[in-house]
Amino acid sequence: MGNKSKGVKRPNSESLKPVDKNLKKAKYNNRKQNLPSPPSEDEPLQESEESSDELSISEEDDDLDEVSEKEEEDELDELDDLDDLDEEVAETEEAPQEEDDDEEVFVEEDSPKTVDPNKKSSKEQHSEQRKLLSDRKLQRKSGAQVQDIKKLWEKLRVTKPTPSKQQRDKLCDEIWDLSHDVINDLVLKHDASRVVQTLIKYSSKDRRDKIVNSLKGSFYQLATSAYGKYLLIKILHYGSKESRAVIVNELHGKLRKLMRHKEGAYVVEDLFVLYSSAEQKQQMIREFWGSEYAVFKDSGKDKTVLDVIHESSEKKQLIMQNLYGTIKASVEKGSTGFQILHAAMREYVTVLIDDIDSNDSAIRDFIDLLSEQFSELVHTQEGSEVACTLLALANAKERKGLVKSLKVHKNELIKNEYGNVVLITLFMVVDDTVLTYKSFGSEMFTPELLPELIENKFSRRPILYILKGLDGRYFAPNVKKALIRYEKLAYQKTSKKDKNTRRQELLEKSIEPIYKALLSTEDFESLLTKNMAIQSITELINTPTTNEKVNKTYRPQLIQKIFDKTIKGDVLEDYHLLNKIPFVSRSIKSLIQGNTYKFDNDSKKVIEIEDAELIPGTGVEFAEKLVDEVIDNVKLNDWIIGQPAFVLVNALEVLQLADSKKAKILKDQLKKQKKNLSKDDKGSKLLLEFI
DNA sequence: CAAACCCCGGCTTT
DNA sequence: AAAGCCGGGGTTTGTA
Repeated sequence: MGNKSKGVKRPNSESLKPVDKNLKKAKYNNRKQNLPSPPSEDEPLQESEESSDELSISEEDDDLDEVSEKEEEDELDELDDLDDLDEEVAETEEAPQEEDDDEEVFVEEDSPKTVDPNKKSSKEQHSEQRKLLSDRKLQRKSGAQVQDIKKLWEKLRVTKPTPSKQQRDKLCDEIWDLSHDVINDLVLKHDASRVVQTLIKYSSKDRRDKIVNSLKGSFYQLATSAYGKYLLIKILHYGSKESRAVIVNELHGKLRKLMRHKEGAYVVEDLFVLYSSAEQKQQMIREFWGSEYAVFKDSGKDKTVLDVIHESSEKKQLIMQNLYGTIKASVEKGSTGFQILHAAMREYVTVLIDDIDSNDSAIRDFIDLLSEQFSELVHTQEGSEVACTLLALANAKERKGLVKSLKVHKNELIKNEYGNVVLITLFMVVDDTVLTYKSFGSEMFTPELLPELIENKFSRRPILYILKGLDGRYFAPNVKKALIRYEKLAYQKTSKKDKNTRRQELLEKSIEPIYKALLSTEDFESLLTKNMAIQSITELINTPTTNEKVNKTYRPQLIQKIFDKTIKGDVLEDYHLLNKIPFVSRSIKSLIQGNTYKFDNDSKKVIEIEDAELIPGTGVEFAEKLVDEVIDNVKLNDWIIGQPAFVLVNALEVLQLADSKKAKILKDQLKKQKKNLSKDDKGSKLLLEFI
């Protein structure tokens, strides 16, 4: 749910990188300790699935405590120092809370041999340290309580046996008794903050609210704490609307600072992605415009960034500066994948393209800033818009850099709902089609990858664009509009080549590899059973080309393959594709019509298309071939009802329009079947009307 | 080209 | 907190 969507929504973002790392480690951990589920940075959210995550954390902590308290004080000592003394230090730690723990534990767990010698050789040292540590612990704020609370918590999170609900509640109550007065002293500590997390999870609304209340005033601190941020995220997750509002209000005005903060940025991103309405998102982004908007929530409400920058050039200056500042800082921190940042970037880009001439140097800077991490943008709606715009704005040299970045994750780029739009924009604006083809085409059009691409409604679009341009059947009006906007933008500065020339160049480079890939694909038949794929294939066939090999060899081969699978054979059998798969008949019809005929919806008749380029093997030629097959085998009787009947009608219409001799032959044959034509079947009825 | 269908986010209910 | 309902947008499918 929540956490899932989070994962999906920023699949490639930095935020996931630590998780991945974590998972790897956790896996290792699993093997050693039979943990049921790996911990991850997202853990606080995943806990909503009851046991599994809790298990893993618990066990880790058991280990940590066991190891550290009995044998290796210094590990914990170090950790505690970290979070107690200096947050700054903690910040610099790449690893989040869980990871820290893992790591420390692992070192010892993985190499038990090193433990013993160590211990012996420094026994005294250790006991001294132990004493020091426990003294220090007790001297800390609420030190004594912390120790007691932790003991209780140990019981609460044991997994074997899992505490019953009653036990859990009882323990929670006890912990609550001890902790409710000292919540503030707990939440920043790496272990104690987990106690509170657990408390949040298992407690009633009432108690949660109390926790939130006692934390009032420290949410910023919490968000910037390496350990506190997990608690905060958890409170957001389980908290009531009101407590969320409390948090949002408290963080309001500090978003810019938070975004520049290693830990804080995650909290803000979570807030933005998971817990904000569209309106709240607007408001959050407005904070990036500048202090005025950060202080006054409603300042600029209902205004777009363009409205505001048009008010005065000072405002424009300021807003551009502020947006850029935040974006730059975050990108340099490695948060390029954050969705909230993409939204901010989109605002910035909107300002940039408002006047591309006077913003030229800002545009150059911005492209330079994002060039290296460009592929981090393409997976979100907003990021994709930014990427497309920048591709359009970039000069030839810059585009080269962008292409290079995009190449790295090209599979994801093509398949992703938003990524494929970026790729199409690239196709549409980059003049250097050699570079484009080399970077993307050559790998897309392989027997391994192509089948997968054409059967997905998103990943087939770049291919369909090359074949057909921005055909309204494949590009929804808004997508199409956006793409045309990028194209226009590109022609304002950089792109020179004629649009059709560019696409034609790509087409001529691609078409032969596409055919080859399809013809040598392993399971061709299964492609014909997939709506998206068979449609793509018929589009391919109906695309004219000057490529002789395609015209003479490959296309006929492909048509024959389809013919064999969809027309030959006993059409009444279950396995026959024409019978089995509803949309196969449509594809056959589109081959019967080819490029030169189409079904006119007004007159409900097939009509001829003027000035259309005839595709060899389609149209009349295909219709005649079909008629031959059906008549030759005395199968006509099987073809006069259902889907096959519609196919026949279509063939008949085309043949008649073309004055083909076969039209009469087919008609005569059908007349002989007249008694079998039924008015109850729609296709059959049509045939009847025909003769 | 229109009807049917599906998916998603927001809202209400239990 | 989870499940279920509803409306809207967009996509798919069927058509004569």
